[in-house]
Amino acid sequence: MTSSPAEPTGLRERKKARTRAAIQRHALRLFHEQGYGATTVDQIAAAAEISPSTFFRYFPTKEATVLYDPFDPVLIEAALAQPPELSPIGALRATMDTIREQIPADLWEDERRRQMLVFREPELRTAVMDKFAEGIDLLAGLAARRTGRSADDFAVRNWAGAVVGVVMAAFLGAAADPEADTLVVIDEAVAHLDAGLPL
Amino acid sequence: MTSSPAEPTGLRERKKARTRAAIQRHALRLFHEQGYGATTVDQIAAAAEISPSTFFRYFPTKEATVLYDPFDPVLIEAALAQPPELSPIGALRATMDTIREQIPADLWEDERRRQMLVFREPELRTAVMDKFAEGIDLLAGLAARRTGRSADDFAVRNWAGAVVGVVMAAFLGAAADPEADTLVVIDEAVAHLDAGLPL
DNA sequence: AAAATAATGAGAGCTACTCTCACTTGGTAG
DNA sequence: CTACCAAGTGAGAGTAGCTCTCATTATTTT
Repeated sequence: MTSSPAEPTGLRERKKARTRAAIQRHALRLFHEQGYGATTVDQIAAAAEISPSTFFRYFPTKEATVLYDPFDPVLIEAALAQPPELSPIGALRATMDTIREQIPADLWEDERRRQMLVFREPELRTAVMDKFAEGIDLLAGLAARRTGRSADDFAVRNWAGAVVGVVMAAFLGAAADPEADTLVVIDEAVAHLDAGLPL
Repeated sequence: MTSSPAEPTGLRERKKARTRAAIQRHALRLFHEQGYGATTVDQIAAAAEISPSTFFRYFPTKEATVLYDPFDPVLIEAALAQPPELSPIGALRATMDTIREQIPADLWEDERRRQMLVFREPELRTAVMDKFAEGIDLLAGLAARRTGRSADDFAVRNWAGAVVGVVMAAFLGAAADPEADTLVVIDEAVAHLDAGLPL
């Protein structure tokens, strides 16, 4: 149960990690070059020098190569680590500050490109919307813990829905604008919600 | 350019409408009986007594048979018809009252069953989430018109995001609970949002 | 009744995805 | 170091959603 494996031990593990990364890298590259729909799994497999069958041993679907969010776990961990005296919104905004500090700029660049791809290609956007639904459960859980209420509580879930909603709007807006810094936009969105959504 | 065709004129049109309805009816029935994933397009086509090719002339995808929302246009029309002195939220709630009065109970029963199906089956839920994204644009447009602001305005879009978010949460909650009346739950959710989301 | 137009069915073809089976490669125990 | 075991791989067959083409049939128009 040691929770920091970090270093892949055997040769087998290292190879697997490398294959996995190669698939993802080539998939993303091809998606950018040719578009998502025009890229076949066979092409990705060929580029990564594996057989098509092996592709599906590493990823359950073609989508999955783009749909993993590498920062999700980091974000959850950071959220849980916020001091308990913060309000749910306060904790949320503090979490994003933490992220902004922790993630190096070049990684964030990749992430930004991935986001634009995912939100622009209709097939992928459909899939990513589902993650927002999961986000409601997640946020409701965090807020419940912080306020001592149940995660099924109507008010808590509704609050989580509103937060996810403004984040959704922010992402959709940011994906359309190449200049936008997603984290800043989200922070503004959450602040606006916290202020009672003045129109 | 007459914009009220309403009555299907020729025999051809009537037949098409009947075929379309038959496909949808059998599709929904089969989905309920066997599950969405276990039902093939060929089965639907056979039940509706058409060829598989014809199926795709009527619906672009298998999903589309369940994913149309028959009340969407009614809802938009009702929203546009609300008196201009109402606030955006006020107009929204008034719109839902209108709907509740206009739609007969048996139709609403069907709609309710459709909702449960769509929100339970993972493949369908993914697809329906995308409609929420469209909902943001739609609501932003309505709110913009009502407040004299641009539909691109950050505050307007953010407000629309929050509303869509709480509606999403309400739908997800209502889909899990067979007893829930979706319209009531949504109305409560919007009221809670309007009150500043007290936890 | 003939000509123009629209709907249909049959069928070929593509791609995502699943499953099975034989083969190879990396880890390990004697 | 060798012999064995387990894990990883590739080849290939099969299913289902979806697209496209083309000949046939049904409806409408003249």
